[in-house]
Order: sequence, then C-alpha cells, then structure tokens
Amino acid sequence: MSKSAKWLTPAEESAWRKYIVASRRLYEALDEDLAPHGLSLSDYEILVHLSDAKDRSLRMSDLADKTILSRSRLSHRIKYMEGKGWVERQKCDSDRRGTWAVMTTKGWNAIVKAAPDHVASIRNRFIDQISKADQANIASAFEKVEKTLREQVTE
Amino acid sequence: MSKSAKWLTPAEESAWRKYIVASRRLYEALDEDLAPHGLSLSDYEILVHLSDAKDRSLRMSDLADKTILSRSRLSHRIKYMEGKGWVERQKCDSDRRGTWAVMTTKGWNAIVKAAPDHVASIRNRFIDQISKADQANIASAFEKVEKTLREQVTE
DNA sequence: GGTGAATAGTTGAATATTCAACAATTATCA
DNA sequence: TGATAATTGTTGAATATTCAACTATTCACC
Repeated sequence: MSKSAKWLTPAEESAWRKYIVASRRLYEALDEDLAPHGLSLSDYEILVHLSDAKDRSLRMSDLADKTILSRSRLSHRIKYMEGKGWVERQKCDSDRRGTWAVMTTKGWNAIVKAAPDHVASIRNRFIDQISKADQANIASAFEKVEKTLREQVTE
Repeated sequence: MSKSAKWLTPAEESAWRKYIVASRRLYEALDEDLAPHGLSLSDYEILVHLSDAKDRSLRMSDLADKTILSRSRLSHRIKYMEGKGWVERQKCDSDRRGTWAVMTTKGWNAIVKAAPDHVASIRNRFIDQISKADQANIASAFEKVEKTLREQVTE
C-alpha cells in the first residue's frame, strides 16, 4: 500500500461517499425484500448459479468463486441449505477430493418462487432509478474496477 | 413487493451483475488493506465520523445513522473500541437516556495513521480506475438510488 | 401533573462468518 | 517411483452480527 498519499478531491470524495452509502442501503433493502422468502442475498446467489449450471450442479470451489464466498462460508451455508432440502452433496468421481453441490427440485421451486419479487426489487430500487446511459456507464466503470481488482490480487 | 414481474434486459442485467460483483470485491479489498491497521471498514467509518464531529463526539444514535449501523451493532462495536482505548462513553446531560461516544487521542492517532493508506487504497482500487466523467455519473446515479431508497422505507 | 407512546441505548442469546487447522487427494518433478 | 507441494473441502472454535427483550427516560397530550 501507500503508493501515493494524495488525498481525494471534493468530486472524488463525493463519488466515493455516494457510491458507498447507496450501496450499503441498497444491499440492505434487497436483503430485506428477499427475507419473506426465507432467503438471504447470498443464498439467492448460490441458488441462481446452481440453476444456471449444467445439471444444476457445481463443484464447491466453482460455486465459491462464482458467488464470491469463502470456501468455509460456502460449506456452512450449503450445510444449512441441505437441511432446508434445497441442495444435496455428491461425491465427485473424477477428482475424489471434490464435492458436487446439486440443486434439488425443492431448491428450484424456492428460487422460481422468489425470483419475480427479487427482480422487481432490483428494478424498483436500482435499475429504474438510473438512466439507460448511466446503466452503460456503470457497467463499464465497474467492469474496469473489477478487472483491476483481479489483477491487483496477484501483484 | 411484486409490482411488476418484468425481467431485466441483457443491458440491465449486465449493469447489475457488474456492479454487484465489483462492489463485493472492492469491499473485500478495502477491508484487507485496512486490516494491517487493526481496523475494519466500519470501524474506520466510525472513527471518521467521530473525528469530523464537533468535540470529536457524537450521540450513539447519530453515529449509528451516519455509519449505517444498527444501534445494537454500534453498541457492541463501541464496546470493543472502548477496550482498544479509541473511544470513551459519556453520559448525556441534556437527554439522560443518551450517551456520547467521544473519540480519544489514541483513537485520533489510530485514524491519522490509517488514513493515508486507506485513501491510497480507495484511489488505486476505485477512483483511479474510472474516468472523471464516470465519477460524476456515478455520484449522481447513486445519489438518486439512495434518495429513492430513503423514500421507499417510509412507504 | 399524569398516563401511554415513542426514543435511546444496552444486553445476552441465537446466528452467521471468519480463521486456523486438518484429512484426503492430486499435481509436480527430480 | 517417490517425495514434496498444492488443492479441495470440512470442521470447531473464535469473532462478529442480528434479534428480541429490556430499562430508563422523554414526549405528546388530555
């Protein structure tokens, strides 16, 4: 760290503050909207990635990468979701260290039921509040941020 | 919820995904950068708001609002920070239900020491990755999002 | 002035998340 | 081959956060 000790300009500070405050509140709101379905935002993400995957199955480590969850956290979470009957674990044949997380029909039903509300929630609280142009700006800006982040990790 | 069941267009979905993924990683990175100073991002925020305040003091509830932390969480956190010697609590005279959180010199030193690294971290990982124009776009877009969120709460 | 509702803040128990250690397996490579 | 390193995933303990209940005080208002 401590490359440059250059402070933020007022414009930069404003962008940063507004982004961080809105993000925190947005996350909170989406999570609340999802709560009636008995899902947290990260549980939802887990189910989404599983439902997109071939055979609705994913190796634990792939799922952890996709959801940006630590392996340990995912393990604990999957244990919980197993209890709910939303997923099952299966031993992996090709790599015997591995485990498949497999979404059940019950899990599929849970996400199908939650999805319309969740999408409406994203729309009402985020997408519909910003212009089409800003959507594009945000997409490209954050893609850049993420790309750099990815590169910086291995620096 | 469930106002409109309208799904997201590809452009909308892309904006949403890129924003959410980058945000998660960004948060993670900033938190890691701060860790060597023995601070989490929210501890840092608590100290920032205190150091900006008159007499470096804030009522617990004001501090909770500014930092977007629940009162309970703030209470626990302040207890921890009291242990570190960064803040003290003082009974409030004008409203005897109240408590002031008061930053100590030690707390001030802690944040002064951490600030340059943290700012550099925000700069390297976020601000410097986006154009000036996008900074402005992001500021206004997220301000809008936050404003709506604030209004929606009381709906 | 007194009563009931609202607010400030804390607390301990319930949950969730991180952290460090671990077993099992596979990859690397001399 | 065989030794060492790296990867996968889990576990239990440590920490952090939420949740619900609670005390104390102030506010609203008759």
